[in-house]
Amino acid sequence: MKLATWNINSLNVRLPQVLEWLAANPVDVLALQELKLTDDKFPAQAFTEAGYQAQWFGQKTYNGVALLSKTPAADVVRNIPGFADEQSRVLCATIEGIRVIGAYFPNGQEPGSDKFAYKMRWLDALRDWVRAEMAAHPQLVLMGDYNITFDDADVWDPDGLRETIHCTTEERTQLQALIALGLHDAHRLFEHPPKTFSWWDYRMLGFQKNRGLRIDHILVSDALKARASACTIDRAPRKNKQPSDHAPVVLTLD
DNA sequence: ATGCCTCAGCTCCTGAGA
Repeated sequence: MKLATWNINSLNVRLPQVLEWLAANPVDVLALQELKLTDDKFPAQAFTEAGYQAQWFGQKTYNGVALLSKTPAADVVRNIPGFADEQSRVLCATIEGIRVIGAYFPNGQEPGSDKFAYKMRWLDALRDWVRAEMAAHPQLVLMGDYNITFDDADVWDPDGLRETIHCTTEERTQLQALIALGLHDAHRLFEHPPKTFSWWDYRMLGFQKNRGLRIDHILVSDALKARASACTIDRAPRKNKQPSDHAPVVLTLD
């Protein structure tokens, strides 16, 4: 079984690439972030024809998430229960016995800003909810665009970007608090070359120079860690003519 | 210090992303 996450930066623009990628990588579950479209514009028919069921939670202009799956999704939850939020960032469902949470974490823009404070509040609420979900569902995966690096190994220029957005101590402490719930960074369960990233800036030839960050993560519970056999980042779509700035991350389970 | 690209929208500039 394979599960994947991909921030596609506009489904309107990237639908053909998503379909092309699914044809070449027929994963069982794909979590999408940054749909940037309203629910009435979601291309459900195209995914059905590709063999995927879809759950979606859209929003005009910004955010928006979806869960594509080959088999039905049950007990669907939108956003974090009990956390009032006008932004569409979380979609959760049980698929093939696995509690799957797809999330687009807030960017935070700049430490000290209102958006950064929102990011911290959102992370607090997410953690409390995920703790409860884990208690009810031993097989759980939390995947998406976290907009946080774990450590310097996830950053192309750790010194130049020290304590900047995605790299602050506050954000990394929040990420470790999720780990402390009993989750594991699937990427780090396996060996990877140094400077393996999931996002590259569109500017300054970021991808060509591998000036990137690893901010797209798949976190798994103990029960899923025991089943994990690979976790890879697929750089191929970043080489497309009109790419997303993010690459898909793929988890393989036995 | 800023823009570099890309996308959406109160669209031919601006805000936001990361």
